[in-house]
Amino acid sequence: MDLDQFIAAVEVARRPELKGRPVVVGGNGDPTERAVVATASYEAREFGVHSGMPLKVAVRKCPDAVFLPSDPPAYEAVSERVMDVLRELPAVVEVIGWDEAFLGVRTDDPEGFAAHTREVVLAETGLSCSVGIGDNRLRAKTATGFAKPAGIYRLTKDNWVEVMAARPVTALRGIGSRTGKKLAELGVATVEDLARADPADLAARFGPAMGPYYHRLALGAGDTEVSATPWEPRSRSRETTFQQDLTSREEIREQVAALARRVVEDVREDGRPVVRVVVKVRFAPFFTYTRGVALDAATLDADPVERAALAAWERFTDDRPVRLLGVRAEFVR
DNA sequence: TCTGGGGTCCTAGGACCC
DNA sequence: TCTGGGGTCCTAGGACCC
Repeated sequence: MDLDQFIAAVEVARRPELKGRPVVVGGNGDPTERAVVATASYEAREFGVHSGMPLKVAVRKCPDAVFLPSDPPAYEAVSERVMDVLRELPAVVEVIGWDEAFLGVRTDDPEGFAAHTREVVLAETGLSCSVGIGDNRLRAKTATGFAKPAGIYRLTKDNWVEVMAARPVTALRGIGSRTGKKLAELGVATVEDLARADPADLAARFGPAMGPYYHRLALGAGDTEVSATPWEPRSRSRETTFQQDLTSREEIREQVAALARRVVEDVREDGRPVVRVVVKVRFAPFFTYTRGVALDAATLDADPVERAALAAWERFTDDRPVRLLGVRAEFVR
């Protein structure tokens, strides 16, 4: 199950006068700022606006769009309601993100179950969703893309080749533009090309795990297990892109310390002790590096985490202007 | 054209040990 | 004076996803 234009839909639901208009959500809602599109409504997508696009570009493509600030707590709350509705269904529900969940179901009528799912989500939350049906997770996930918007699509071993063979490798979840380019250098452009490639050749180019994994993706193979067990986070992080690059070493230090304290607040809610702290720095114009420090002992205290973050920051000797700072706390494995 | 924030997992190289 | 082989752990970077 994948909610249609989720973030834009939440915003339109609480401001019905925006229905039918191009809506772009991202950053503080100010398209002159450094920020990107979180979600564009279908009306805005008509103008070529899409997720991840800088707001400055989006406003050029669609000057008449309504630009709204991102409001994560609101989306979190609506998402929780949707997931609660799904949990009422006779299915194992595995939440993947705000707007996505796997439903593990055994049924002779998957389309009927999918249609029922769409109806109850709409009735209980007012939100439209799409449902992909598959005989494994990869195929179900891929199918949601063909189901959108507001539809249902079935993708199994019976039609995988017919539907996917001629598509570019980047149609596979897990193969992005970088890997797509590298595969193209090997003469592999389509899903069919990848399915015919030698896994050993792929392993030589992409490593012992990723190479064979890409080959299995092309075959449509994948896990079938769906688990309702809550996810155990491996890390918690906070990061900030500054509207103006920071140049004062003292100011940067203060910001690193502040981020570290925010991370500790989050971590204390989880109750998972921290064993390592990583500082991320993006220097102007756009070079990103990380430095990490292992803690002597696992802790939930703010002081050692802050000290570790500052120690990690001190290992950067570069004095280029800083565009972004981030602090990540890692938990026991 | 200008590139957010919050995550996960894999890879390669170096350190270290036997 | 010229330095093997195998294994594990740690770190930083890369790629990807929502």
